[in-house]
Amino acid sequence: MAFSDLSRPELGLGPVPKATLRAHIAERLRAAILAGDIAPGAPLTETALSTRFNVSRGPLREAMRQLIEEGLLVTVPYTGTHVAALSVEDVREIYSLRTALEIFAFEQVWEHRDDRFRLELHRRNEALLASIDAGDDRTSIGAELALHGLVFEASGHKLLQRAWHGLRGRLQLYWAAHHRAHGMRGPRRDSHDSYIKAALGSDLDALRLEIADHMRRGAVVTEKFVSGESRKGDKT
Amino acid sequence: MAFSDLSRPELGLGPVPKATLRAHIAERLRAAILAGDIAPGAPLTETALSTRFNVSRGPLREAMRQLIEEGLLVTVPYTGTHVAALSVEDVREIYSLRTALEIFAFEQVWEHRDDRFRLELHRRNEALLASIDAGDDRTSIGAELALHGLVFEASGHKLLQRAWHGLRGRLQLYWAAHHRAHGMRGPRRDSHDSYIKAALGSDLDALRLEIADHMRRGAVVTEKFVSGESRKGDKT
DNA sequence: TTATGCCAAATTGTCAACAATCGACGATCA
DNA sequence: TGATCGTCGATTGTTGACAATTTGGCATAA
Repeated sequence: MAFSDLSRPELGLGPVPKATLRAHIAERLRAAILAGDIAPGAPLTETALSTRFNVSRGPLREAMRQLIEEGLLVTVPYTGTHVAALSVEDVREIYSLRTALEIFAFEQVWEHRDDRFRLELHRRNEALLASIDAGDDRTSIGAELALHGLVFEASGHKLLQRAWHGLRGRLQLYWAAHHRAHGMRGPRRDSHDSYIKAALGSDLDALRLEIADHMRRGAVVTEKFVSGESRKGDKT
Repeated sequence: MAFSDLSRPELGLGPVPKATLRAHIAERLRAAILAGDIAPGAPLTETALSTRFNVSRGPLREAMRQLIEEGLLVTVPYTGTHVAALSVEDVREIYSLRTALEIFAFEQVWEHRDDRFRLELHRRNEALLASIDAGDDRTSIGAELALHGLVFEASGHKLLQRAWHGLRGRLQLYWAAHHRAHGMRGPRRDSHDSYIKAALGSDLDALRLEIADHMRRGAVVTEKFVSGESRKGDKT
């Protein structure tokens, strides 16, 4: 009958995500932080936020826990919570680990790169170029993350995707702070040409070098300024 | 005066860890799961646990969230929570990502391997050998994790350590389940000889191969049995 | 017999009040 | 004047009660 293949994944008929309050709160709070509506270092009190969102402190706390886990917030027991401020060293770590993970992701995908993968890579690059041309920095940050995220999605490696998500939030936090402090990040239009070429090529070692180089170029701004010095002794 | 050097780190006079209830609960619950006192797939109800630990559901929930984050628990809203059951694919992912991370860790440490590092590596291997001779599987699991954990600690790379912790919990869960199902894991006494030799050698490429091989040997048991098939559609 | 609708028990989600802790300010005393 | 100690306001930690949701079984009707 017509429903014999209801389980086809491409129809998007998987489980509907349950919407709990904490999920919504986490989403909005994350967006607010990454948009820079709340500056790094700014204190976030549970009571203030709970009234602002018009929810009780319970779900709010759980949402904050999640953002803490993602590296966006820092809390010290009985004292307070504030938006994470990345140190220069933190940014270095983000980029170095990111290099390792992205190379690993390509190793996983390498033999399985099909037309769909190639097409999607080009598509996301087009989207990035369009957002750059439009001068919309916020969108172009998302577009660049989407571009680099493709290989992680394509890997089908759930743990790897998880690690990437953990990194992505921190990266976004850094880019957002950097953008606020220096205006346009100003990625050149051709910044990903060699990356894509290597990603679709046949020389895995060349891609390894290209990724390492790509990250190095991205991380140099590190030295100029980051969102602030991280405080010492912060811990969950 | 006598207290002039109170800040000497070797005295262990650093900040006392704040003890919040959720931290204690998380610790004990984690221990109970990894010890196998609660079998994979077994349901964990908040009310039951809260009475068992004699705390309210608030801190208990937060502790459970943390274990969910660590991959030890799985929950579906409004329905229930159970101990995670790893699939064969999950175990494969754990080992493959672990390989990549451990190699990356060694790359970070490589130029900074000093006598202290070498000594500690030998010390932890001795501890592993002792626990194997003693036939104490539980201790030897901890000893093996400690041995492999050294390079992550030595790297000084906080994000990397974080990723390792995320992996370690899942690995421990797998080992514990495997041990319960098959008795002794039975690592041979010499299982880490070549690993340590390569780790202290001068050929980084050789170490890369050795780690990949070491993980392959560790992951073969995967095919025989894991703690159970994971359910589909589980998500936080 | 099969499908449908409904009910009830169990479980998690949410809330508002209370307790514990921290950091800073100011009083107190040498 | 300087340091020390107590106090106070603010913030997070914890609790117990209540609400929302899900699941499975059962009655019912086609």
